[in-house]
Amino acid sequence: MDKRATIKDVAEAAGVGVATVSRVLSGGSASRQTRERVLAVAAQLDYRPSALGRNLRQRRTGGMGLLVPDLTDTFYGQLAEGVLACARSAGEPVVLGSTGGDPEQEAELIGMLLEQSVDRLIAVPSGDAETWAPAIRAGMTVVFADRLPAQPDQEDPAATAVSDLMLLDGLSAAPQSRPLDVPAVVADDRAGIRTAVRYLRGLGHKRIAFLGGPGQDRRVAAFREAVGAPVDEELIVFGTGSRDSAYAAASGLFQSRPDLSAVVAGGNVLGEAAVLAARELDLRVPRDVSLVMYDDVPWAELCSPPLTVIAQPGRDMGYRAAELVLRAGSRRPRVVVLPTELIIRGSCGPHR
Amino acid sequence: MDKRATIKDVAEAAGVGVATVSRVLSGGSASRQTRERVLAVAAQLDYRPSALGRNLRQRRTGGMGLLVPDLTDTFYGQLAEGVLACARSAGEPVVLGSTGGDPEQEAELIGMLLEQSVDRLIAVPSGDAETWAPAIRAGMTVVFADRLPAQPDQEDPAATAVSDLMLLDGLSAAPQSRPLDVPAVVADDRAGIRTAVRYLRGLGHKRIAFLGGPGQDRRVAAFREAVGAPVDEELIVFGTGSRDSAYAAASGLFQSRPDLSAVVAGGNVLGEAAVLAARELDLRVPRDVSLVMYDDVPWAELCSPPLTVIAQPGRDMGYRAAELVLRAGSRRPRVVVLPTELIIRGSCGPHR
DNA sequence: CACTTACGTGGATACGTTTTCAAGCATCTC
DNA sequence: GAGATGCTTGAAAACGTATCCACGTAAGTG
Repeated sequence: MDKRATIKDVAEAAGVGVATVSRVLSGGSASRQTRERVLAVAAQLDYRPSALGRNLRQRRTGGMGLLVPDLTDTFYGQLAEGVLACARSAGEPVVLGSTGGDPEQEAELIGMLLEQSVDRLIAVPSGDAETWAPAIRAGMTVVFADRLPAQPDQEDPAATAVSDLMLLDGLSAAPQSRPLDVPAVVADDRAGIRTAVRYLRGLGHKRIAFLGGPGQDRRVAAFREAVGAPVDEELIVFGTGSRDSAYAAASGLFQSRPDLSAVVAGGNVLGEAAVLAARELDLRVPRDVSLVMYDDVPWAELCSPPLTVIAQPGRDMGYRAAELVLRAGSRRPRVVVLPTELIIRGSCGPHR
Repeated sequence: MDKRATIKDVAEAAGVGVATVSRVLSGGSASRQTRERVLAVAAQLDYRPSALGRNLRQRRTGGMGLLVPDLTDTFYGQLAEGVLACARSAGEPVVLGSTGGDPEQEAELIGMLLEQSVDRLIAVPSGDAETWAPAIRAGMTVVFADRLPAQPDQEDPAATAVSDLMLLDGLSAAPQSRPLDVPAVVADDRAGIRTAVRYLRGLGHKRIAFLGGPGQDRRVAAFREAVGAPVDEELIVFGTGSRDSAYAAASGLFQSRPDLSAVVAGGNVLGEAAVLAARELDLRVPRDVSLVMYDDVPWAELCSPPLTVIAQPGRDMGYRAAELVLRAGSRRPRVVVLPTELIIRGSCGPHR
């Protein structure tokens, strides 16, 4: 039961000081002679620098945190895979948390990460700006993915435009109502939704419903914009995030408005709920109701008919977010928008 | 931009020594008077003990590692959620790795965890015993989930029985061919497969195929046992883990053996591949071919017909594994076996 | 040759915590 | 009242690393 070799062991065995060993291993300058010797000894002793010591010394943990609402949601699985891929290629660990879409749990997890001195975080936020202020005030480098924290009241487009210029710091006067200034990588929801709505319109659909989930403000807004002026508020319904609630919302929608002819689901669990509810109510897809779902997931093709979807690159999103959080120096890209693609399969038909 | 308060700050502000603060916060003994004062000061300074310092001191990282093959596989998403739920209730962080089913990446990730001094690991293993020997030799508490590492050649049931008595330590003579002695939590594959095969038999099916993936040795063995003596080896095919390879295997199976009337897929991505391949070849489910899939995933119900599945409790599996890895003291439960359940939906019909 | 410059090197320090140890003090026992 | 016993307390020593700094030595410059 031999303990792991420490830098001290290596130093002694190589006949040099610990500082030299540290330098060699960190890529600092050293003579070729000593470098080789140290490297040889280190390899022979199977020395691995302890992340603990290093982290304590530099007062920060390597790696990054990752907060998603639910790993059971295939899209977040894809996103996580992207993050992990980037982290692995950088040799950095990622500590994972699942918030369940609950701001309270999210805050708790942020606290845990703070305690761990994890200072880089990529998150699919569930809480609002107020939830996130402590994290960034604590000096965390955070990158949002998939969505942005809810802004308490954000109707004015000018405010959005100006937010790029505002930096939220601990000294700001009114920290709670200030929009956060945090890099993010999201899908082009607006284009995605618009394309879908136009496509449905092109098929003759007039009454198009939107089935949304938590944190989909941007998609809802895009939907409102796409359908145009007189929006039928009854056709916009929300689930709370759980599968049950999504099903209830979908079922309620179908029952209260039998006149709708198409629905766009704001995410894959919403889409799932929609086809389940439709089947339960004996609505045929796409004969009775057309369906387009946000997120392209492997099983979308398994449905019959296969689901027409707005694909967003979940894996890329995660990868890019991880890149962003790692190269936090370059302050250039505030928010990167990834393209969406309407993939037409079989769940949409002409308005009967 | 104030730094985080340290234990020293609290000690000074409370007029006590750092040792006292540490004791109070760790639940040690202290007079009621000082305890209250320390607690008050700590709260006021918003002091959170740094995990870095503590970890370095105790030479171990809190929390646990989690290694899964692929988070895009819904089952592993469920498993991960279970682990996270348990970890959260224990207030411990979990660092995640995705191996892609590749033993090499797995070994690399194990190395990374070792470097982080993560000494508790729950894993869905992809490598064999040799891959895992270093980890447990390094003193890691590991718990396997969903499956066990491949044993190079393990035909003799007596060897399995004796493995409970054998402890693999660094001093063992022939470490590489020794079975690992590691707690695990797995599903009752044997019962699950047997039930499925009997069910299909009861429907009149004679030629039942098995579509397997990597690490499904136990399921394959169970299948062989369930179908009985003369096993048609051509009816047992494997994918390598990727969706493409699974599809290729399924497609190849259907084409080379048009006489088969039922297939059991060893996992949800295999099942997905099977329905895709069947559709491509114009095989109707269940008219032309019956299908039962391992794993109950939300989208199984979305297929049409809805998929008959062997459900295994992925979330529970993760939760139990996390519990096991946290209470590593009690050496009682070597391997816990969770029940499976055959959920009959619509993808199996009588042999035509 | 004297002086600067550059570089390789190792000792010492600090990071924030837990834990050991001995000391201080009050209470109890004979 | 003297000694023993118990409890609370703080100083100090780790844990393994990165980095500052000072000390050489060798090379370059006048």
